[in-house]
Amino acid sequence: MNKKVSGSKNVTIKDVANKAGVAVSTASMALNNKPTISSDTKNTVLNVARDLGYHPTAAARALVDGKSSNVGLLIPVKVDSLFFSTGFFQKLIAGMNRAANEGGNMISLQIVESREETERVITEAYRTKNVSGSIITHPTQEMPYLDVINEVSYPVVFLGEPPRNFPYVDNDNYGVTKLATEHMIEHGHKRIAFLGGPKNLIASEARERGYRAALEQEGIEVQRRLIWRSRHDEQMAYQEVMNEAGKVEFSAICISVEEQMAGVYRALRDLGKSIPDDVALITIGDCQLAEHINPSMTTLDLHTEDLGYLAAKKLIRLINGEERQDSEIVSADLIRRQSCGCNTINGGDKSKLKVRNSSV
Amino acid sequence: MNKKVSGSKNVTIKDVANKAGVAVSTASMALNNKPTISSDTKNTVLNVARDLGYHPTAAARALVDGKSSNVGLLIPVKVDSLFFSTGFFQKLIAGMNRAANEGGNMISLQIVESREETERVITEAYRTKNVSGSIITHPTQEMPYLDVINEVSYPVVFLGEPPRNFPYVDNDNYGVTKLATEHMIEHGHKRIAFLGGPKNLIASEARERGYRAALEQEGIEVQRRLIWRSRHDEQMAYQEVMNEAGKVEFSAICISVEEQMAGVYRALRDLGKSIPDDVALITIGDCQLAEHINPSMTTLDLHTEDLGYLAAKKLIRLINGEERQDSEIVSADLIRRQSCGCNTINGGDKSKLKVRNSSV
DNA sequence: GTGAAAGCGCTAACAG
DNA sequence: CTGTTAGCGCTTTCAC
Repeated sequence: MNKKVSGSKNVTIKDVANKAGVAVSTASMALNNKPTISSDTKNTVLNVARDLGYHPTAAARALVDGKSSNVGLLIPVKVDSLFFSTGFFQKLIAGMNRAANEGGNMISLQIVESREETERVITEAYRTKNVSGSIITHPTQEMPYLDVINEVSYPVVFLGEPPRNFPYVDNDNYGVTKLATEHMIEHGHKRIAFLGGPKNLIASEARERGYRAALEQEGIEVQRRLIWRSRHDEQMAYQEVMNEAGKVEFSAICISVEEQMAGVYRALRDLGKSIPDDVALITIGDCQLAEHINPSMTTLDLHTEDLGYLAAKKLIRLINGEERQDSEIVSADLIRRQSCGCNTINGGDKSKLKVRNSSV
Repeated sequence: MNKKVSGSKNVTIKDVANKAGVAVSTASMALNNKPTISSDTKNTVLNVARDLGYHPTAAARALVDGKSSNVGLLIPVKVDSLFFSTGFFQKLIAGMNRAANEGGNMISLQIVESREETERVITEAYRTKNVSGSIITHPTQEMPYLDVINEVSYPVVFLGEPPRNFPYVDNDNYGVTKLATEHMIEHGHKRIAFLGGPKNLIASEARERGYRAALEQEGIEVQRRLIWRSRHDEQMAYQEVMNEAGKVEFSAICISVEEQMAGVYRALRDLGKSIPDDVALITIGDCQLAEHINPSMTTLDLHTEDLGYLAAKKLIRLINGEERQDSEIVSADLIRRQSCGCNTINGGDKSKLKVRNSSV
């Protein structure tokens, strides 16, 4: 077979039909694997198509069935707290990309800086049909464009729980923090600090509730002084710990997001505290640094790649009308390393670490 | 059965033409600002379109003029050295997005994990015309798919200099390192270490040459022992410095990429060296951490957002046949902070020192 | 100047 | 089962 790529001329379905000696519609149906075509002709057509290097033109197909194969990833950059993430978006996109590939879709970036722009982008996506639906990150309490989405029934899947009844994919923010805090308690700690995120983030609030619940469940009093908050970055986490650590006694910290991890290490080092002997640590969210830092960090792996995968998968099904608008929670795994006191050797306990390829 | 949206039927150009009392072709020409239409009818049409919330369907337009409005960002994830970047992709995408918005384009993600996949993605982009061209990151020496690109004249712009004669946008890797090293020399340092990147990266090699050139220019002997190399991440940079620092004397380090910065700080701290008194530092590439870390880091701002902007702008012009295939170098600015010894107060001196002008 | 009509490549009716 | 045909929404000749 000659896999010669014919330089300039575009191979259309007509060419395939001609070469295969069938009608265009037959070719079309064969290529789309319709049951009404005999497997003989189906094979013939498929072979000819492969030989000719035929690929259906996206525009023509989109024009016919009224929707494109592009799915949007809508990111409000103003919510920069997560955008400086060590690997969140990489993993997320890796997962989305995998789902998109499976469905023959492609991810289009919809980066917006304001509510007006968000509304414009969604409206245009709906009108131009260049993007058939979107995964929207970082839902906040005020999202006036939700009305627009509803009005035109634009398919969306949120990453994180949105204020209204839209489909979303998320971790169990309450549950993961509860589990993390419980793990500290299992290690015998009573005075456990919680380093949370900004108050206006919905996930931050849920994670704090999980922390409280774990303490209350064990009859440990929740102390205001032990609840700290910082922006999701190294520097702010460092400052918060430096500010608060002197005001109260504690033997463990539950760190609410991985971006804060490095700052906590730096602060404890500057304060002359050793990990995990003086202060034990656990962090919500796993990353490369957690594995390589010394001592290695015990984390809850939130399976962010799965999050992206499921979100995209759900969106594509939604677009294809294959699914009703429900939501999904991604599980988390505890990865025991050194910072909590579980292991003394470096590298940690990989027993619960699922093998995951290509974390982008 | 698909559920039909009751109120918001799709607004087509026909609706606009009808409402405006003109023919479809007139409406089309008016909307596309053709000179053959009287400004009176042009205004009428434009107003009606706005009132109706008309947006041209992407697929129909793409079908007619044989290309879509999507531009690809092709990222080979196997080259993960830069993908763990603290902010490179964020800035890059921000710039690309700005350019795309200006041209009415949208960025599509083309994430590939192997050469075969790269070839497949490019071929499909060309065949399906869902993506009209691509910005390709991380060119390496072996890129067999370049043949495919050439064969079908698929428009591409590389980020970084590719092996063959393709258009690209890049920083002056040689120049920036030379400037950085010169700055250390100006501070009186003679024994300057260079922490480079993996040997197989084209940019790494150029940056090392810049370092050598600066030393040679001042008659300072280049010492093998002072040339270090590590992967572009915190951990590997840390280890490399820990391994090499004891074997040789040095009073300054020129750090080749921002991802290595935190590792160098950590290593120097563990080695009991103070910055900048024992060891002065300068880093190629600016980032948030450089500003916030203590002492703050003197850097060369590579204007990564401009890089993305120019790359996308160039690609779009290429797609539209408005530009020949030339390349472009983005200038860099020296940002003087504390780590080099320029400033004692925090915050740094923003006075800018250009390396090289971009030709745009 | 403006309006009718011919496709762009594909899918899905409807005949054969 | 297969072939013919009518559009999807838009741009762009061509006549008027």
